[in-house]
Amino acid sequence: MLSRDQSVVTIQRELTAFARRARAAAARMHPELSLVSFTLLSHLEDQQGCRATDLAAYYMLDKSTISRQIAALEKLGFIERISDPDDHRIQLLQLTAAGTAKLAEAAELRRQAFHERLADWAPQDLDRFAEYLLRYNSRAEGGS
Amino acid sequence: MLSRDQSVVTIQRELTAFARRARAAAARMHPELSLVSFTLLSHLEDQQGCRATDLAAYYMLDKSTISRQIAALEKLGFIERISDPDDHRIQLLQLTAAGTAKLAEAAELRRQAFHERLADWAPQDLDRFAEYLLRYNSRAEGGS
DNA sequence: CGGACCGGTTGCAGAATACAACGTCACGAT
DNA sequence: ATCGTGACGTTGTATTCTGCAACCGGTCCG
Repeated sequence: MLSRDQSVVTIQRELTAFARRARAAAARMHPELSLVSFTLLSHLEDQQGCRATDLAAYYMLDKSTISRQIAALEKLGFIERISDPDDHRIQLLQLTAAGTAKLAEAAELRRQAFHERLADWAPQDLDRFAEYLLRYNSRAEGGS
Repeated sequence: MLSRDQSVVTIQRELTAFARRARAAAARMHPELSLVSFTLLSHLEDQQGCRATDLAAYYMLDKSTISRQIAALEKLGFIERISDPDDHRIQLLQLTAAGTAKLAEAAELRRQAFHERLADWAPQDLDRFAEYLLRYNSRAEGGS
């Protein structure tokens, strides 16, 4: 077994390596939906809609960046803004039917790619890997 | 236990979420060394020097992008180019002393951040998490 | 009412990136 | 030996992403 420090260094290195390639890999998989757009749409689907500020906080992006991404996705017809009647400052963002379809299409491509890469993993290992990632990311959400 | 498909979907989602945040997180941790620069320097350290083309292939970036990143890092004094006497087309890229120091500094910051996030993990879980990531990335290197 | 704050947009600048065209060099076929 | 092909790297150009700052409209509290 590796020492604790070796394990941490390895985790850091491998997560970083993955991050470095994710954008380009996503671009090749579905050229019409960047990694950012894809993750924003996914988040909207998971959350059943949310505010732009929530997206900015979750992905550590500036609100102006989110605003522009949102505008682009709206122009493409993938999302719609619903004004909150109680507070006119707030826009609830939601997927349109077209957005849901586009997301499903891209997600299916990604799902296939991931399945291929994980094809020879034992179910138990998959399960544990998923659990570790969840655990790691739940920690990361608040802080650095 | 989750189904195989659920596990894969979770792994995909969580890895992607991590990737989306990595750049901003790295920028906040060490503002003077972007995630790209950091990974390039790390690669040079691991490989004891390599060619620009190797970096481009490994990180799925265009050679022009690498060329500019390399130029910037050279200007900062972090790397040096050693012309191959046998083949004048080739430049072997290597870390300078300053580059090694800067990399160590940034790596230490990152190492601390990762240690904090992983502080309450059991050694066995850390070990397995590291192993899973290695296994996943070794698959990914060639393909998408 | 008035100031502080929140959610979002826009102007601006900088960085990263891809694609294409190019220069230089090496190597193999003729 | 020479010419074509391809490899390695650089540069020009355009696009996209991003952050910061300034701003607008709306809300809430004193």
